[in-house]
Amino acid sequence: MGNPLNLPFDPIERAHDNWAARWGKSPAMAAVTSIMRAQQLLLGQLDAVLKPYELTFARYEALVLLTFSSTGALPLGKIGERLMVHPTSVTNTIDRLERQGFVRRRPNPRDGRGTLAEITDAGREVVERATRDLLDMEFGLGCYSDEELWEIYTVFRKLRVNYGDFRAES
Amino acid sequence: MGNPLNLPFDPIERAHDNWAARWGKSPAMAAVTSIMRAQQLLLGQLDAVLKPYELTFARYEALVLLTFSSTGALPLGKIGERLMVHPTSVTNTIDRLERQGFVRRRPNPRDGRGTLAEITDAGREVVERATRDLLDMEFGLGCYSDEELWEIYTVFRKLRVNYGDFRAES
DNA sequence: CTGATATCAGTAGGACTGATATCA
DNA sequence: CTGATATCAGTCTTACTGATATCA
Repeated sequence: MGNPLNLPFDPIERAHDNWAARWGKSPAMAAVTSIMRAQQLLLGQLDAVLKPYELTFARYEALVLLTFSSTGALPLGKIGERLMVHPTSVTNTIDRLERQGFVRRRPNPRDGRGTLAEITDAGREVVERATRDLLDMEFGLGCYSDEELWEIYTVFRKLRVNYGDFRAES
Repeated sequence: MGNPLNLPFDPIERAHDNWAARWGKSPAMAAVTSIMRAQQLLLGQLDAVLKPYELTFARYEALVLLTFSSTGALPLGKIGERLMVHPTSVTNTIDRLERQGFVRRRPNPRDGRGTLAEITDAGREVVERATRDLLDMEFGLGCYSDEELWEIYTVFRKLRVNYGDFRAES
């Protein structure tokens, strides 16, 4: 459902009105539904922009992460940790990127059990082009000011701490 | 990845620092990544709570919508519109709910082409129980005040208007 | 031995495309 | 005829469980 619905009313507001009549007001219900829908809209938009490069947002994120490494290579486990994805999903993502020629696997010289994913020149090139496109469309968030965007980040930082993603000290 | 990562740093903040050094600051990048992660955490939590009832959040939403109808029945098309999901996904969702005995299909008396999904007594019962559980865990958003929750709703309402979900007049 | 690393097989859910029968 | 309603077949992506080979 990436296409505009163009309803004459806000479906989430309507749902919450019905909800309130039955179980009482629940800002949490309204908020969680909004978050789900926002994510769906954004992911659809991002994937559409990345489609010409045969990338999904998940695969794009993995490539970007590799460009951040000084050697252009990282152990798969570290990739999963940083991107917060399941180990088997990392294997899957890297499989796909490798078939596309954007990444290649190397044994980890510092750990016989491990595997490194190393970005290729083709991978670096596609990241640069895709990134320009994403910046051009402001990651689908063009309707917000910088202040609003930082607010969104800050609000969800709290949630992520609460769910144990990381230990907040700073 | 529903398990706590417990990293000693915020992976999204770290990603943005690296990003900034390369392409410049991008609050949009930080915000969009946060939204994706928040959605993932929340959906994981909601689905976990609903699992004992053999419901997913998507199926739960469909059931709730049906309870809002005075007759307990709605055309599949209308369900898709209200829940903002693709027609084939509605068919799939209702298939599943029907197999579980929470819904039954009836021909639409007012439109020979159409089908109504009607909630059963078992469906109404499971909604009541699941809803109590969801309210108990505040939809996974217990770390926020009511004011913060309305803010989240309001912020994303703007996005949804921008993406054409509905026409904002009020 | 244990614990960590990565892979593999298989399952499940959801989003989508394209085609089709039915009927307004 | 056209346009809408729902279904069906099939693809794609991701998330996950459980098992396994390898090695620190």
